[in-house]
Amino acid sequence: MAYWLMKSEPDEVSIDDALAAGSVPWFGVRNYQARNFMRDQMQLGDGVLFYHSSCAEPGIAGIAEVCSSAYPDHTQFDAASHYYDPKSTQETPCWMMVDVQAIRKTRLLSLAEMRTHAELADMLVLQKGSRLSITPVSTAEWQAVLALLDQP
DNA sequence: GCCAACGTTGGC
DNA sequence: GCCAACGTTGGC
Repeated sequence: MAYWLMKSEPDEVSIDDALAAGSVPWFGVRNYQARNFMRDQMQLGDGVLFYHSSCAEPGIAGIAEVCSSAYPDHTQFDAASHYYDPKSTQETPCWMMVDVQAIRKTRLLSLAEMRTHAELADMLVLQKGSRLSITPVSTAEWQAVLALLDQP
Protein backbone atom coordinates (compact mmCIF):
# COMPACT_ATOMS: atom_id res chain seq x y z
CA MET A 1 0.00 0.00 0.00
CA ALA A 2 1.51 3.26 -1.16
CA TYR A 3 0.38 6.86 -1.42
CA TRP A 4 0.63 9.33 -4.26
CA LEU A 5 -0.05 12.92 -5.15
CA MET A 6 -1.46 13.29 -8.65
CA LYS A 7 -1.84 16.64 -10.39
CA SER A 8 -4.77 17.37 -12.62
CA GLU A 9 -5.75 20.61 -14.27
CA PRO A 10 -9.31 21.22 -13.07
CA ASP A 11 -10.17 22.72 -16.47
CA GLU A 12 -9.52 19.25 -17.84
CA VAL A 13 -10.51 16.89 -15.00
CA SER A 14 -11.48 18.37 -11.62
CA ILE A 15 -12.29 16.47 -8.44
CA ASP A 16 -15.95 17.20 -9.17
CA ASP A 17 -15.60 15.68 -12.63
CA ALA A 18 -13.91 12.64 -11.15
CA LEU A 19 -16.62 12.20 -8.52
CA ALA A 20 -19.33 12.51 -11.14
CA ALA A 21 -17.62 9.97 -13.36
CA GLY A 22 -16.80 7.51 -10.59
CA SER A 23 -13.43 6.63 -11.98
CA VAL A 24 -11.30 8.44 -14.52
CA PRO A 25 -8.47 7.26 -16.75
CA TRP A 26 -5.36 9.26 -15.94
CA PHE A 27 -4.54 10.06 -19.56
CA GLY A 28 -1.99 12.51 -20.84
CA VAL A 29 1.06 11.78 -18.70
CA ARG A 30 4.06 12.33 -20.99
CA ASN A 31 6.91 12.20 -18.54
CA TYR A 32 8.91 9.02 -18.10
CA GLN A 33 9.31 9.26 -14.35
CA ALA A 34 5.58 9.76 -13.81
CA ARG A 35 4.80 6.98 -16.27
CA ASN A 36 7.13 4.63 -14.45
CA PHE A 37 5.40 5.29 -11.15
CA MET A 38 2.10 4.26 -12.72
CA ARG A 39 3.51 1.33 -14.65
CA ASP A 40 5.92 -0.12 -12.10
CA GLN A 41 4.83 0.89 -8.64
CA MET A 42 1.16 1.69 -8.38
CA GLN A 43 -1.08 -0.97 -6.88
CA LEU A 44 -4.82 -1.32 -6.71
CA GLY A 45 -6.06 0.56 -3.67
CA ASP A 46 -3.11 2.92 -3.34
CA GLY A 47 -4.18 6.25 -1.85
CA VAL A 48 -4.19 9.36 -4.03
CA LEU A 49 -4.16 13.02 -3.09
CA PHE A 50 -6.07 14.67 -5.93
CA TYR A 51 -4.26 17.94 -6.64
CA HIS A 52 -5.51 20.82 -8.77
CA SER A 53 -2.71 22.50 -10.71
CA SER A 54 -2.41 25.33 -13.21
CA CYS A 55 -5.42 27.10 -11.81
CA ALA A 56 -6.35 30.07 -9.63
CA GLU A 57 -5.98 28.14 -6.37
CA PRO A 58 -3.63 25.20 -6.72
CA GLY A 59 -3.80 22.61 -3.94
CA ILE A 60 -5.19 19.31 -2.73
CA ALA A 61 -8.89 19.12 -3.53
CA GLY A 62 -9.84 15.55 -2.77
CA ILE A 63 -9.02 11.95 -1.97
CA ALA A 64 -8.98 9.13 -4.49
CA GLU A 65 -7.50 5.72 -4.99
CA VAL A 66 -5.88 3.74 -7.74
CA CYS A 67 -8.47 1.36 -9.18
CA SER A 68 -6.71 -0.34 -12.09
CA SER A 69 -3.32 -1.59 -13.05
CA ALA A 70 -1.43 0.23 -15.79
CA TYR A 71 -2.58 -0.04 -19.39
CA PRO A 72 -1.81 1.91 -22.58
CA ASP A 73 -3.02 5.50 -22.72
CA HIS A 74 -5.21 5.52 -25.84
CA THR A 75 -4.69 9.23 -26.48
CA GLN A 76 -1.14 8.51 -27.68
CA PHE A 77 -2.60 6.82 -30.77
CA ASP A 78 -5.10 9.55 -31.60
CA ALA A 79 -3.71 11.95 -34.18
CA ALA A 80 -6.39 14.47 -33.26
CA SER A 81 -5.43 14.45 -29.57
CA HIS A 82 -3.25 16.99 -27.86
CA TYR A 83 -1.49 13.96 -26.35
CA TYR A 84 -0.80 12.21 -29.65
CA ASP A 85 2.66 10.65 -29.88
CA PRO A 86 3.67 9.58 -33.39
CA LYS A 87 6.45 7.39 -31.97
CA SER A 88 3.93 5.10 -30.26
CA THR A 89 2.29 2.16 -31.96
CA GLN A 90 -0.38 -0.24 -30.75
CA GLU A 91 2.27 -2.97 -30.64
CA THR A 92 4.76 -0.91 -28.66
CA PRO A 93 2.90 1.76 -26.72
CA CYS A 94 5.11 4.21 -24.91
CA TRP A 95 2.66 5.78 -22.48
CA MET A 96 0.70 4.03 -19.79
CA MET A 97 -1.98 5.13 -17.37
CA VAL A 98 -4.10 3.86 -14.50
CA ASP A 99 -7.71 4.49 -13.57
CA VAL A 100 -8.35 6.59 -10.48
CA GLN A 101 -11.48 6.32 -8.36
CA ALA A 102 -12.52 9.53 -6.65
CA ILE A 103 -13.45 8.91 -3.02
CA ARG A 104 -14.43 12.33 -1.75
CA LYS A 105 -13.98 16.02 -2.25
CA THR A 106 -12.24 17.78 0.61
CA ARG A 107 -11.73 21.38 1.57
CA LEU A 108 -9.02 22.89 -0.58
CA LEU A 109 -5.67 22.51 1.13
CA SER A 110 -3.93 25.16 -0.91
CA LEU A 111 -0.32 25.06 -1.97
CA ALA A 112 0.23 28.22 0.04
CA GLU A 113 -1.16 26.57 3.18
CA MET A 114 0.78 23.39 2.56
CA ARG A 115 3.96 25.45 2.64
CA THR A 116 3.12 26.70 6.13
CA HIS A 117 2.99 23.21 7.69
CA ALA A 118 6.37 21.93 8.79
CA GLU A 119 5.20 18.31 8.70
CA LEU A 120 4.62 18.66 4.95
CA ALA A 121 7.89 20.41 4.18
CA ASP A 122 9.51 17.31 2.67
CA MET A 123 6.68 16.58 0.27
CA LEU A 124 8.14 16.34 -3.23
CA VAL A 125 5.48 18.60 -4.68
CA LEU A 126 6.72 21.42 -2.46
CA GLN A 127 10.34 21.16 -3.47
CA LYS A 128 11.87 23.98 -5.47
CA GLY A 129 11.58 23.37 -9.19
CA SER A 130 9.40 20.29 -8.78
CA ARG A 131 7.17 19.80 -11.81
CA LEU A 132 6.51 16.09 -11.69
CA SER A 133 2.78 15.44 -12.08
CA ILE A 134 2.85 12.24 -10.01
CA THR A 135 4.89 12.01 -6.84
CA PRO A 136 5.10 9.44 -4.06
CA VAL A 137 3.81 10.52 -0.64
CA SER A 138 5.08 9.00 2.59
CA THR A 139 2.71 7.45 5.11
CA ALA A 140 3.50 10.23 7.56
CA GLU A 141 2.77 12.89 4.94
CA TRP A 142 -0.46 11.15 3.96
CA GLN A 143 -1.63 11.05 7.55
CA ALA A 144 -0.61 14.67 8.12
CA VAL A 145 -2.53 15.80 5.04
CA LEU A 146 -5.64 13.85 6.08
CA ALA A 147 -5.49 15.42 9.53
CA LEU A 148 -5.24 18.90 8.02
CA LEU A 149 -8.13 18.21 5.65
CA ASP A 150 -10.33 17.37 8.64
CA GLN A 151 -9.66 20.77 10.17
CA PRO A 152 -11.65 23.79 9.00
C1' DG B 1 2.10 37.07 -19.43
C1' DC B 2 6.44 36.21 -17.05
C1' DC B 3 9.99 33.34 -15.96
C1' DA B 4 12.60 29.75 -13.20
C1' DA B 5 13.49 25.18 -13.42
C1' DC B 6 13.50 21.04 -15.51
C1' DG B 7 13.19 17.52 -19.43
C1' DT B 8 14.09 16.37 -24.22
C1' DT B 9 16.31 16.70 -28.61
C1' DG B 10 19.88 16.55 -31.76
C1' DG B 11 24.42 18.00 -33.62
C1' DC B 12 28.97 16.89 -32.92
C1' DG C 1 28.47 11.04 -24.22
C1' DC C 2 28.37 16.09 -23.99
C1' DC C 3 25.84 20.08 -23.91
C1' DA C 4 23.39 24.03 -26.13
C1' DA C 5 19.01 25.04 -27.71
C1' DC C 6 14.49 24.43 -27.32
C1' DG C 7 9.98 23.08 -25.22
C1' DT C 8 7.10 22.43 -21.13
C1' DT C 9 5.39 23.00 -16.49
C1' DG C 10 3.20 25.57 -13.31
C1' DG C 11 3.22 29.13 -9.68
C1' DC C 12 2.77 33.84 -9.44
